[in-house]
Amino acid sequence: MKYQHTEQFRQNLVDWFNQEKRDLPWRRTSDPYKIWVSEVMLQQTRVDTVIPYYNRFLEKYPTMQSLAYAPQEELLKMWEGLGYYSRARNLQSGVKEVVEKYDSQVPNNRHDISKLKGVGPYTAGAILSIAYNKPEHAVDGNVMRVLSRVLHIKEDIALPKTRKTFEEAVDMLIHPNQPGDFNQALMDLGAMICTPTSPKCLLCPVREYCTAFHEGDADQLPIKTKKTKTKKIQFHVYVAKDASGRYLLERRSSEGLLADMWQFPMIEIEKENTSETRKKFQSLYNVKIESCLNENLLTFKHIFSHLVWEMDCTLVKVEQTANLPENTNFFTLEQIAQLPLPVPMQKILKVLN
DNA sequence: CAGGCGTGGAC
DNA sequence: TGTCCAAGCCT
Repeated sequence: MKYQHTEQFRQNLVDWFNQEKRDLPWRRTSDPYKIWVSEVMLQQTRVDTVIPYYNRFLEKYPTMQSLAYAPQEELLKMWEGLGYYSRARNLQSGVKEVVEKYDSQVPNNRHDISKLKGVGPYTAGAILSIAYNKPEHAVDGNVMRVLSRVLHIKEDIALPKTRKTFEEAVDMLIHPNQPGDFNQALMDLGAMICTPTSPKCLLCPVREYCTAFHEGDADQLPIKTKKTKTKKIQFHVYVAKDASGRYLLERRSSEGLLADMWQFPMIEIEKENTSETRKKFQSLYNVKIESCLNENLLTFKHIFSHLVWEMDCTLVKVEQTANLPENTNFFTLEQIAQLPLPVPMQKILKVLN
């Protein structure tokens, strides 16, 4: 691949970045650990959402040592509401490995850093270029959008193999002396100017070198196929209160959706009627429903990226009839506030307060 | 490779 | 209201 304007392109881009870059918390440090934390939080997550989480997280875990051995429930609580919770555990696992195997020094080469849990091709390149000033590509959605327009690349960015094309493009274009600024400039340009819809080409510092600008088809790129198939699941949720006013919660499985987060007992509704789900609830959790305090406490939909939960919540008074199942317990409202709860459970909790 | 994995915002 | 996300990674 040839690109006649490489020098001008990279210089204009970096100059623009140094003028217009956003003042973000993780741009006020060169600590590889802190940059690592920011990059993991930013995966598929907006800057405005991340900022408060980033600040709280590093106040709680200012060093890799402090994070490496933190209790998992506390860690999940710090991540509560941010989503993609496996990121938190992978980050802790990776940090622990750095503490124990690399004497608390984040590896400064792609080979070693890529072995860390949760560090993929993008995050590896981001840490290496930003924290260590290494000329490594960091290709994310922004970079693919910007470069698909500049270089008129019409490969489908939804296909994993396409990333290689863009990595090679960055290898060609990257500013050899300011690789971190260059990578961040591509991302800031994608976020502020070269946006998915309505790109602000007239404000773009590199429009002169952009094929899509000259062709007038920037809004047609990148090419991205998509298949959004969301499954719908209906649940009956039992908000079960015992005689002393405590509520029944269970911890979810350690794998899969919302792993290790806490929830009110939920019974999937298939063909059962109310009476059958009630029996199922009582026998699964070894409780007896003494009375129904509110048949229709709350009804709502919670939309995940790949599925929808339709929640029908009932407030009942229960009495324990035998030992509770594993990972299940009664908690006061005060105790519940200390547990890591996914957003749908926070919606229910809010009604109880 | 395809699909699983959260959430809140923009249009 | 529905659609598509936003600085991806894991299996």
